[in-house]
Amino acid sequence: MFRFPVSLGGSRDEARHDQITPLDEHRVVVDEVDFFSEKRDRVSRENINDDEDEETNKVHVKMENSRVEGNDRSRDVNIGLNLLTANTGSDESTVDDGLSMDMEDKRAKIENAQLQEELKKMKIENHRLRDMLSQATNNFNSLQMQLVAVMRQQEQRNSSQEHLLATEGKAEGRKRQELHTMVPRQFMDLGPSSGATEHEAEVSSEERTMIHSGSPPSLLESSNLRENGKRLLGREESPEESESNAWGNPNKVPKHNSSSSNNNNNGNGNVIDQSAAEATMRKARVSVRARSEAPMISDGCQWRKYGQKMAKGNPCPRAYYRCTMAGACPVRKQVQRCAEDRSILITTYEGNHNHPLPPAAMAMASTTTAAASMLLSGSMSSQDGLMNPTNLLARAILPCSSSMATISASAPFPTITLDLTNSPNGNNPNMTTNNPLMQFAQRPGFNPAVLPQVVGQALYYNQQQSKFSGLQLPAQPLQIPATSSVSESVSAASAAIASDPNFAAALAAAITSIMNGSSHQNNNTNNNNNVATSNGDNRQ
DNA sequence: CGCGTTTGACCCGCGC
DNA sequence: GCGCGGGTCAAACGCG
Repeated sequence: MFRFPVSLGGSRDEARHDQITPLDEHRVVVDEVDFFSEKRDRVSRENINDDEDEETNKVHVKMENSRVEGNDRSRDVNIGLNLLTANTGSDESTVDDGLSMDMEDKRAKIENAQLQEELKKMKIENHRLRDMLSQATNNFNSLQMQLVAVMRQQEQRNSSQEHLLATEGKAEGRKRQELHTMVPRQFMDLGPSSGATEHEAEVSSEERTMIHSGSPPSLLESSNLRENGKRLLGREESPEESESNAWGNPNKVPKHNSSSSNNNNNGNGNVIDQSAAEATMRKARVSVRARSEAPMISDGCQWRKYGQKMAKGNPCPRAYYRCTMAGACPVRKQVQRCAEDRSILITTYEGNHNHPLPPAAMAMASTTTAAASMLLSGSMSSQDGLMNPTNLLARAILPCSSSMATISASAPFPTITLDLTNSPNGNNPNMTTNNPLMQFAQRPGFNPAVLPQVVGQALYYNQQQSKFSGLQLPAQPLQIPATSSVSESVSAASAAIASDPNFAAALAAAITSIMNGSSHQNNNTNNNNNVATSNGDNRQ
């Protein structure tokens, strides 16, 4: 079962203890407040719709609440009796005192009927609220990404303005910036590139009603300079394509440390640092390890395979995919099975979408964007910070899940690896009990494709923490799951992070805040880590 | 016929 | 300079 190590469920458990008393007339109110609890929802669903899964139900009932067990008509009446009358004591009690069996049977049936009715109402309400939440979540994700991009732009505006004024190629930069402003982009494109260009930074906020994107002119320039060869000529040469090339040839970007320094060689170290940071941003990768027999995890996007290679040290080939939802979308991903355990699917994402995404794809988009932003924010001060485990993200994630989320220091690109492969029967019991993400990943209906949304939001929260680190925010992380408003959840999550450096707690809060939406998606997936292929984009 | 996959060739960066 | 490995291209091929 899914249970946060943090005391998120503490108050909830108490509330349930209140609820399990049949005479408690206020339990309905508590239930409504608790509708966003995944645990409750799951228990309710299972007891209503999945009676045949006795074994599972027993486990859930035992772990969650004995009250629900009494609701199951398929169960022995005595169980319900015990639950109704003795649930404040040991929840394992099955002893029948043998007194007034008929009376208690009737009482039990009445209680069952009442509870059943209650559950029906709750289910309807839950459905309604869930729809609302998913809608709000989508809106929230969009707005959140916009906000982060705008903040990033504002952050860099000052420094970029300063160094732009000192740059000889100032006029040229303005020219390019004007060019960029004339090419509106979807707000979805916020990635690292969004607003990360010093030239764009000069554009006033009034001019930028939308988030713009594009490779930094230095990148474009250097890229084009190097790309005078046949490769660039052989392909479409739209501005997006140039941008795409900058993305699509990440291996060329490192060179721009030198080439860009040629372009912007004004002796200003900031330029180089910033360019390096941008290059870093572009190369930032998010790697997801998940157990799946499917050839590819479904992330809501459409992919086209453009290559396959045998990687050294791995008998399984590595497949290269490119996003085909837009003509020049720079996002690419690699799919490869783990050499040690071929049931583990390693999916590595790179880049940011420059086109609108369906809600299902928002998850991965927010993850890659957030991860890239996180990596950049961690590397802005120093390159060492990026690779150093004391990096903010590393410090935040590693303590609670050293094997779940790691930042690769050896890879040529900064990579966040999310390891969702630890089985519930794994070697590290602490991992399964104390790690929110692992528990999330181990849920029976877990869909690996959903996790990025969780992590993405969590990363955003963490990122914003760094930006709001100076703010004094109220500390009430435990209230996050109970909030019915997504925005409140965001505020609470931000507050949680700001007040508590323990990222695990904040991550748990973030997970919980969107758990409802995630579970909603999970309802349509099978009960293992295999990914549903309803959108038919699982090709290969 | 169009679209996606396959696969060998090619390019590039990096280490020796 | 050379070889290796990762990444990409593009012609050939398959499928609906």
